Amino acid sequence: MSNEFTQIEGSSRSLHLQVAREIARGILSGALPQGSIIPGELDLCEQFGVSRTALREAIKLLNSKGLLESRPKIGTRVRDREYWNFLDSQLLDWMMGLNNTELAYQDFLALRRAIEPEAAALAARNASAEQRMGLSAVFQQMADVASGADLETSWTDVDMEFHRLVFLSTGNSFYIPFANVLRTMFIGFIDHSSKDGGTCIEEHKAIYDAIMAGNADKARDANLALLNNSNHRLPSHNAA
Amino acid sequence: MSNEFTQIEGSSRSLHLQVAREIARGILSGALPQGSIIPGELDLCEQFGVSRTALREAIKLLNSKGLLESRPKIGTRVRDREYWNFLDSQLLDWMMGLNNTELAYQDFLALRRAIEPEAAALAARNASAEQRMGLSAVFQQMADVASGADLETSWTDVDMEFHRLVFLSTGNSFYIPFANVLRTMFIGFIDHSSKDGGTCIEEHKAIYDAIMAGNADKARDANLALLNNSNHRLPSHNAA
DNA sequence: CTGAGTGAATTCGTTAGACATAGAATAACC
DNA sequence: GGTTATTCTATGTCTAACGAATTCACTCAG
Repeated sequence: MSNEFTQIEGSSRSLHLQVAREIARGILSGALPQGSIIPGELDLCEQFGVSRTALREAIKLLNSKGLLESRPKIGTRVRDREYWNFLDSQLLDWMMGLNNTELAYQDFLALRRAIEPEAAALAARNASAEQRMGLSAVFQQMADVASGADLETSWTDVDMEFHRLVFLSTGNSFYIPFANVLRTMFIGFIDHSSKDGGTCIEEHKAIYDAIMAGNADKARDANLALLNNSNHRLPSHNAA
Repeated sequence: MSNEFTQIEGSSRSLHLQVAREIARGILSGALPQGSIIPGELDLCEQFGVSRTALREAIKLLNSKGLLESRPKIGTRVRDREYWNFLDSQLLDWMMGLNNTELAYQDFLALRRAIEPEAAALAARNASAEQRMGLSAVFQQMADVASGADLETSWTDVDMEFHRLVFLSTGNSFYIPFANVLRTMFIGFIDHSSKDGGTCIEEHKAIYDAIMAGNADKARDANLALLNNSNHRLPSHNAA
């Protein structure tokens, strides 16, 4: 634990966020092992070249994600992985680009298979009039993008927005965070999501129609069909 | 927005956590409307009787949960509900005891119906030998509690631990946070979970056997059956 | 009168240093 | 040798000041 960290440079945003990101990636990558004690605040201040306040804010942030745990006299310990909140979009953002990227995408797809079909079913039942209007508008845009009528918008953006609206239309608070998680994952795995030009417009139409018709079972099946579509299977671009 | 907050007293824990909890409950209850600007840091310091450091740490914490957003010159704004991270156990803890308790339990059950069956299926496939041993030990304890052989342990505790191990045994990082969410919800809704003495030991045995046998489909069905069991339907103790 | 540009005021962001507190390791004591 | 007291260390909290960023208002040109 000598010189794990690099000096912060004027990259972007607030200071404590840069420090937090740096430490977080150290933890998520395994460079800082679970259960280990990271250097004291004063040491870290020197390593990062920031004030104690900024460093403490960074540590507090990682604390709130379940990555760290501080106690007087003991120091700050890296918590066990089972406490890390992988359903926090900021944490997911920090994970991007680490070694386990391909594996994380697989796991993410497995989560979508569990969540999205039920979300679509709930949306079919509970979406408000306003939310249905929003879904309608986004689907129209999806169709335009797919048909080539809209060349300025990327498929990933509308795809993301569509599923985001589905999550928000469930009427269930616990589905809300998935909207943000999905956004972060789409942005992070942007090369996976719709390469090869596959836009899955038919599959999305099936989901859309079922939700609009209030047919929960059909919406669930259609969303599951989408996720089992070949476009979402791993492109195995490692072999390239 | 005159005197929304009460003075902090020597209740417990660190200072900024007490302040954070107070503000969070103001937001979650709707007393602080979405999009509204909360008083400036100095005002809040005076209201809570804490230093700016402690107050800022509280605000940073709420920021990390998606509840607040601070910008220079503007102030600190309550973010829209769609950004609140309802899958954070600390946030769930803050929600406990607010008006919407009964509704939240319903939503939570709906989430479990989507997640747990898939988690059980994944656990059946991926649980490590060590994890299977842990599951075995916990299930034995469940049986003891159900049969009356173990009178010291509460059913809620072993029930919680069982499902926690299932989540951790999926081999999928994204299922990990549900273990902590489940714990918080179980503790918060402790009166709901297993009142009436219903211990669901048979249903859990079916899940356990299926996971141990590596039968994913059976595990999924068994977990779904558990959640549809009458013991988990709302006891409607409002009428009492 | 309209518009852009400039300046000032306000609020959060950051720093510095000091003291308080809690917990563990050690030392003293019985 | 076991128990208690002390000390030491790292986080927790407070105060005070300066810096930075952005909105708002004001000025000035067109």
